[in-house]
Amino acid sequence: MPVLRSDAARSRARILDVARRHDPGALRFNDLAREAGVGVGTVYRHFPTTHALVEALTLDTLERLRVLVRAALAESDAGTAIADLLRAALDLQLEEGGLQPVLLSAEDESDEVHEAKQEILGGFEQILVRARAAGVVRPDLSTEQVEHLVCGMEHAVRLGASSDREPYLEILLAGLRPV
Amino acid sequence: MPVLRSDAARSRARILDVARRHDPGALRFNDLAREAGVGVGTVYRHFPTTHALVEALTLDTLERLRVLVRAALAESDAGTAIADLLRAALDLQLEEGGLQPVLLSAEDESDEVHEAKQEILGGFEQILVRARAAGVVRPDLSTEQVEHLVCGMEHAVRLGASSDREPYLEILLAGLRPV
DNA sequence: CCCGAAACGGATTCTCCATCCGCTTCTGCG
DNA sequence: CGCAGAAGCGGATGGAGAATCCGTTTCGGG
Repeated sequence: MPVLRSDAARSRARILDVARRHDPGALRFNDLAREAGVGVGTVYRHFPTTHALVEALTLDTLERLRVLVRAALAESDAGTAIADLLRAALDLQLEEGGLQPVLLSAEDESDEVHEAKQEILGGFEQILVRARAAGVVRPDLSTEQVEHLVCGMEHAVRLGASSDREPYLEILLAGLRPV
Repeated sequence: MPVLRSDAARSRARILDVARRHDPGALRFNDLAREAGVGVGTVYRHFPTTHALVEALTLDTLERLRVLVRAALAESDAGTAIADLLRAALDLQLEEGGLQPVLLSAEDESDEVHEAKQEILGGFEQILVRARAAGVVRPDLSTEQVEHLVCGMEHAVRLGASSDREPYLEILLAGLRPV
């Protein structure tokens, strides 16, 4: 990443700025270009694919999640750690619609995103290991399955008019406990 | 519905037949037309919108679900009834990708679909009432919330490589139980 | 100030969606 | 049977959006 030329940095910032005001699931490069006052070519140069743009938009949120994972790792009670983390992950996904695709996608286009995801997923695995050991999460569930469950819960919350995630989170946590 | 002319019935059947071999989430009318050996106009005449086509494709599955709801209503144990029904609903959704959109959509384009949905949703509500009364489902959850949870579970199962829905179903049922 | 590299922009091409209307096929009736 | 007109057909067509390509402009180090 050889430092951006000043005009390039300006364009990039404008595009991201405009993109943030759009539904992350329906980004139209031509519209973004017009609204940002740049050519379409410029948008495509900065973000070769929609996914690259979504990653860039999501990076902040991803960093926030990374911090929350560190906090959870520092928490001594395994039950509290996992409950807090799942709540945070769900909230962030609800707040930033682009987060779920980024977390689920196997191919990361940006190194920063890749690195953040590595730490997040690794940390999550750790916390889950502790939670299993402490008997607050069923030992027969894989890390992936729990990740998928969080995504499923996001989906469920989004289907409702009110987006009160608390009942859904309770159900998830109760369901995860060993029988 | 004033009975179809013979050529119209043939076209309709061909289109549905071809559509069934496609991903319900990515139906391209031009492709269907070519593969079915009819003009695009014909496809649009029979199914003015993608949703209308999905409804038609889904009707069989919807009827199956209706039958399963009746069976659940006849079951005397409320816990068994709801567990069986949720399992069935999840399985049908996984099997027929178009089912979730049809169940969730508020506007039904076909009367048959509307009627089936009425019975299904009404019956489900009944079963849920009994389940709450029997103490197998938390009383603070609305019918809609439970519906959304099933959809969320479908989403979660689909994210995984293996589509073994059993663990997800167990988690859902455990989570639904009162604390 | 100059020059090569970097970035820009938008015309253009390609693909896919959806409509419209002249032509064909069906069917019921005389 | 054969005809009339209703019903259905089909694909050319116009429109919208995606993505590319290349001549022009801008930047910044020497």
